[in-house]
Amino acid sequence: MMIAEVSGKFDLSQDTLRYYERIGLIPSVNRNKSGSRDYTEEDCKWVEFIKCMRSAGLPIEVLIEYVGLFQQGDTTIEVRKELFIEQRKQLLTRMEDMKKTLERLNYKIESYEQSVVKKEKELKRSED
Amino acid sequence: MMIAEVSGKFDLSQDTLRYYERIGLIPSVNRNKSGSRDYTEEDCKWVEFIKCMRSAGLPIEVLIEYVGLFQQGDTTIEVRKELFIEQRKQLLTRMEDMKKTLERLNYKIESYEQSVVKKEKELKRSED
DNA sequence: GCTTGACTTGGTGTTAACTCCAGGTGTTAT
DNA sequence: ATAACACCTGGAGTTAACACCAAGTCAAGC
Repeated sequence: MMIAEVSGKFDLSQDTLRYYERIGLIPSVNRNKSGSRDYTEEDCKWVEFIKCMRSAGLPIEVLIEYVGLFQQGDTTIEVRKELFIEQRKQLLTRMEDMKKTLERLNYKIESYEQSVVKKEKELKRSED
Repeated sequence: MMIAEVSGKFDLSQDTLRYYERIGLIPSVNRNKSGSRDYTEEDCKWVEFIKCMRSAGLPIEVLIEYVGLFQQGDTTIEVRKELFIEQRKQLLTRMEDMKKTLERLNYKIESYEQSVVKKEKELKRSED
C-alpha cells in the first residue's frame, strides 16, 4: 500500500504519516525498490491504533514510549501494562470532566430555549 | 478577592488568569485603588465557568467569542445557543472517540494480564 | 526611610503536534 | 525524451495555550 492510499484510508496527511514514522510513533515502514514507502497490513494496523489513541488525547510522547517497549519484546509486557493503566486513569478523568461540561452545556442550551420562548410570548402579547 | 486567592481556589496560575483576562476570555476585572485586581463573586463565576469549558477541550477562541456575545446582551441569545449546540456536538464526538479508546485500553490491559498469568504458569511448570 | 513582598504591564520564550517547503529522484504517459 | 506526477529527505514555519521575565509600583513592617 502506497502512502497516498494509507493517507486516504485513515484521513491523515502524508506529512503526518511521515512525521509519525520519523519520530518513532509507528515502526519504520519498508520501502520498495524505488525508495517509496510500502505499507504492510501490519503497518496499517499501527497507524489505525495510533490514530485511535491520539483521537482520545494520549500524548505522542507516551505512545512513542509504548512503541519502543513493544519493539523490545515480551520482557516489557509488565511495563506496557502499567503504561496503559496510567493512561486509562487519565482518560477516565478527562471523560468525567467532559461529562460535567456536557451537562452544563445542556443546561445552558435549555435555558436559552426558555428565554427564546419567553421572548416570543412577549412578542405575541405586544401584537394584540 | 486578590489574584493569589483566586489562583489557589481554581488551581490556575496568576499568569493564566491575567492571560485569560488580557485576551478577553473573562470580562475585565476591577482594580482596587493601588491598581491590583480585585475579583468579585461574578468574576469568580466566570473563571470557574471558563475552567470547566477548557477542561473539556472547548477552544479558547470559541469561548472568547461567547464572552463577546454575552457582553452584547440579550440580542445575541440565539447565536450563543447555536454556538453551544455546535460545541456540544463536537464534545459528544470526542467523548465517543474516548469511549472507543477506553474499551481498547481495557482490552489491551486484560490481554496483558492473561499473558502474565501464562508466563507465571510456565515458570511454575519449569520449577517442577 | 528602607526593605520585603505582592502585584502590575508589556513583551518574549516554550511546548506539542503538526504542516509546509525546496530541491531532488524515480515512474508513467505521450 | 520530455513533461507530469508521486514520492523522498532535511529542515523551517505555524498554531494554541500558556509560562516566564524584567522593570516598575504600592503597602506594610521594622
